[in-house]
Amino acid sequence: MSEQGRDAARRRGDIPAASVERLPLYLRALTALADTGSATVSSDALAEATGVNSAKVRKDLSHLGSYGIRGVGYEVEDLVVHISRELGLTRGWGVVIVGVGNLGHALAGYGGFASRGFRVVALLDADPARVGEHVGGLAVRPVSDLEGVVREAGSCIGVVATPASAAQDVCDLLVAAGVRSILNFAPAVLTVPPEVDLRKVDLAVELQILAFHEHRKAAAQQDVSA
Amino acid sequence: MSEQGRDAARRRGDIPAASVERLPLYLRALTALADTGSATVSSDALAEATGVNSAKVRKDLSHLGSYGIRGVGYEVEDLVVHISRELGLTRGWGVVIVGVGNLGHALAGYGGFASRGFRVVALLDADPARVGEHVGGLAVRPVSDLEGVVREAGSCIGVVATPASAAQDVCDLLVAAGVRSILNFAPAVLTVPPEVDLRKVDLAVELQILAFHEHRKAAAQQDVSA
DNA sequence: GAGTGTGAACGTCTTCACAGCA
DNA sequence: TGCTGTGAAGACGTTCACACTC
Repeated sequence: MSEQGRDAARRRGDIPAASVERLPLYLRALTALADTGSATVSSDALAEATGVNSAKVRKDLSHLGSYGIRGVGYEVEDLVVHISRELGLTRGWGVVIVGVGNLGHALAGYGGFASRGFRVVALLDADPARVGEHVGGLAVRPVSDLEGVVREAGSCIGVVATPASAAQDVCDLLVAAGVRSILNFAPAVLTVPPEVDLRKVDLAVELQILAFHEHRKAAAQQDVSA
Repeated sequence: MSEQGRDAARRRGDIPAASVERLPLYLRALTALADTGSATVSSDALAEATGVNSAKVRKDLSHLGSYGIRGVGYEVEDLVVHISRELGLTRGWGVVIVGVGNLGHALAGYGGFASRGFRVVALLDADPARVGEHVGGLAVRPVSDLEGVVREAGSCIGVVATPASAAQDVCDLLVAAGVRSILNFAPAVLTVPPEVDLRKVDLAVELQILAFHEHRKAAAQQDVSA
């Protein structure tokens, strides 16, 4: 396959979803390695650092192209560049957070965003009492500003941090304003048009999954002692 | 298979992990349905409410046993009971949060926990300046209290909401104190013994995955207009 | 007729194992 | 010799489609 051919294939969703979800992990491990001064890294070492099987690491990285050196490993700096480019992190992304309750506050102040090229461009809330409040250097604006904010910021990522009851409405507003990537923290199932990407983080669900496993461990122990 | 046989099989990790991860979703939809007074629900309706394919709903629920009625659907109350029991939610779970920064604050105040049988039993922080501070009705305690807290609370779930640099240490302390289920919010890869269940929620990773898709959508559009 | 429960087909992801290259 | 890149095999998850039951 030609260089251009591979490039084109790459841009067409050629990378399996499961791989894409691990790329940020590699990226974090690689930047940590770069900080310690390592010039190269083997798939085994990267596997160790990320908790991923080394064959998987190699297969994942091979989707970016053949950037490894047999007998040596991968050049750390190189890989950082390639993964960043693949993830679209060479440009900064604006993030719009709707809902400035406990969670919205925490997200607005979360250092992990800024450190990876994400910049919170606006905080919005439907509650007039909250509008005007300053959080992390930004004034809270009314949700009615949404369309303007998104137009100013260009394409950006929307974060829904409202109560479940307001989530779908807010989501619809985000979509109407032109946002095509949404991260939902509200414990609600949201519906979006097919061109919009939606991911969710559900804290209660995570705890319930852990509870299931804890529960089963307790049951298993009882079986043994019975 | 006998009734007892199926029961035993069920307790032995017979339920696929992918199914377990969806059970909390069904549970939430079902409690909402119960509130509206619906007595029964079909797999199609439940699929609609949760955004899951209906065949998947049926297969997931069939792992709990044969609780559906052909031609009718599932009894809502019944299903709530069966899923709750399967997830181990018939007892309350204690949650210990370590790290009372922005995120820890938000988690401590998160209503979604209490509403599903999870109770925050302690907030801990390594920073002496934070110890004693009151958050959501609980006083922040020093991490050295961890062992005592866990002993008092019985089996519980640990939440790591510290900076990445402290996460592994805190995780080790949790494990040493006897916690066998840990939810990690720190952007770090944690290592735990095999008997400990570890899940992670990584906000920056979620954004990066969205960025990838947004990036590809932008690229695709450019291809079309080119 | 309506809707569950489930074998079978299909697709995706993971893991193995090794050829091939530095 | 060491490590990547990758076919092939296997495990897992999803979807289809329909027999069976209420």
